[in-house]
Amino acid sequence: MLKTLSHDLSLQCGDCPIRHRAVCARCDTDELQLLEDIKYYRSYEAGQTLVWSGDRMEFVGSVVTGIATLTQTMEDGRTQMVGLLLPSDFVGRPGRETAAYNVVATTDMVMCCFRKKPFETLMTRTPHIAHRLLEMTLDELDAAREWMLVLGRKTAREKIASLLSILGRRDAALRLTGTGDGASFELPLTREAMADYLGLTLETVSRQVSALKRDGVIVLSGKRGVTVPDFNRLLGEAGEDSDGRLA
Amino acid sequence: MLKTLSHDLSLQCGDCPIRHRAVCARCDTDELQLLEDIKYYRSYEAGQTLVWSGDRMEFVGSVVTGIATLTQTMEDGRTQMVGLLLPSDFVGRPGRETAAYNVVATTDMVMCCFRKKPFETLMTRTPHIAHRLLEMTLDELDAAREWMLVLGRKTAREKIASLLSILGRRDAALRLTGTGDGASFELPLTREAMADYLGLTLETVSRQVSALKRDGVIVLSGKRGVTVPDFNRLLGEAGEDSDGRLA
DNA sequence: CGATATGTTGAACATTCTCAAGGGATGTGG
DNA sequence: CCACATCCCTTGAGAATGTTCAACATATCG
Repeated sequence: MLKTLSHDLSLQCGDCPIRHRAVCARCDTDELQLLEDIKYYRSYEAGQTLVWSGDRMEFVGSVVTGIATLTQTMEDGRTQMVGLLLPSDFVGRPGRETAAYNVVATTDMVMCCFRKKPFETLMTRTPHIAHRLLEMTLDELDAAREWMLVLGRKTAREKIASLLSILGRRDAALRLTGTGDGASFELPLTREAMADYLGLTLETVSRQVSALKRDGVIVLSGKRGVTVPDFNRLLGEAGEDSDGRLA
Repeated sequence: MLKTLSHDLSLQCGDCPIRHRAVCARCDTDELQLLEDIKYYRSYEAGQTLVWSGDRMEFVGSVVTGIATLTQTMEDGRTQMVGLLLPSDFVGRPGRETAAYNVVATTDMVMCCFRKKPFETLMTRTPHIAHRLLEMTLDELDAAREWMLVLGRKTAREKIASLLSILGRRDAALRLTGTGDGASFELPLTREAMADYLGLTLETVSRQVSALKRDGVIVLSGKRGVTVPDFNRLLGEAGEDSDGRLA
């Protein structure tokens, strides 16, 4: 695995695909050099668990490529996804010893890692990093709270539509194609992962996806390909206003 | 209203009840003086809306006394509480113009406010404030994610028990009485507010509270007084381990 | 005292879950 | 190359949990 990524292992920060969005986004050249000195890349295969809840975390870092999930689990096996980690998202919490969630790779991944201690000391000296991390954390908090509305108050159909709009929007943002009208993307999640995200069973997810397809809100190509002919219609189904604000 | 609080209006930071927990917790004497210079107190009555979602926020600040809620609302009136603001909690987001949620006082409140601009510039110069704010935001993110598990995967009875344990624990922390075994506190929320927090209807909340009372998990004194004879039993009902960790 | 806000309880109903069966894909070993 | 296992997904039928609608209780406040 590591061998196939040797070109990534020598990646310069200046060429990094997440340079302008990750925790290093606001760093100037000097600061970037300090990070460059202590960073190292690490790769994971789809399905691999990066961190177990309760484990000691010896590093923090950014997702460079791939997708991971944050999940919480109850004794009897009920699990709830509490976050989706995409390229540029930050993993780990400075100032805390142990992980609070399971972190699992959904696809093959590459992470840009920093040992926790050096990163923490570096953070106290480079306010740009701390500032960017605060900004990112506030964004995550907003996302978590938006998701609380989905979990607490939306119907199964609205939940599915909400998830699809998020994935669609993110995909559009990533390829910088304005959501002209339609959208088309790959579902990076299994029905079970979707269910864990939405607080549903996988059967209900399957049924509601089928229903949205039957009603023409989405078109499926293969098992994972999703096309949204009319994005505003999807937003409507999600219980959101066409302009993307809460409905 | 303001008149009855005149003694608070001249409160010195050194004597502030939230001095060691709020955003100013890590400030030294000099830094505290800078905050002291730009702070002002403001009070609200129970039921009053501090901020409407979408409105311009001209200040940020800390809850000194009282309780407020953060809520999101959908077009058709469905609402979800996404946060409970207690003394020392921070309101507002530096670097953002408009509020993302409704903030409503549940009880009479006193806030320690800072106009946003001066606070933001002060923050760039005093890393202790930024650092503490990051820490608090990370804690809130953890709390939000813990709540996602409650909303997504717990039964109505477990939800009620979860809310009661949180309120009980917080009450214990506030009065520094270790949760020896039992606990007794006032419910600061109506049935409807509890329902909005838990993603339930108020009828279901009422029924499940009655059921917990019938089963001896809690004892009610009046409408709002709650006594928990065996806190571990309550945690069990919440689907959590006796030691407070996820079950 | 009536008006309003808050809380309780009941009965019918709806949505989602549970349990169960079966249908492609894909991959592996014979 | 085929048989078989595994993984993921779909669909159905019945059960369960929570909601809705409605009536009524209790408390506060003018």
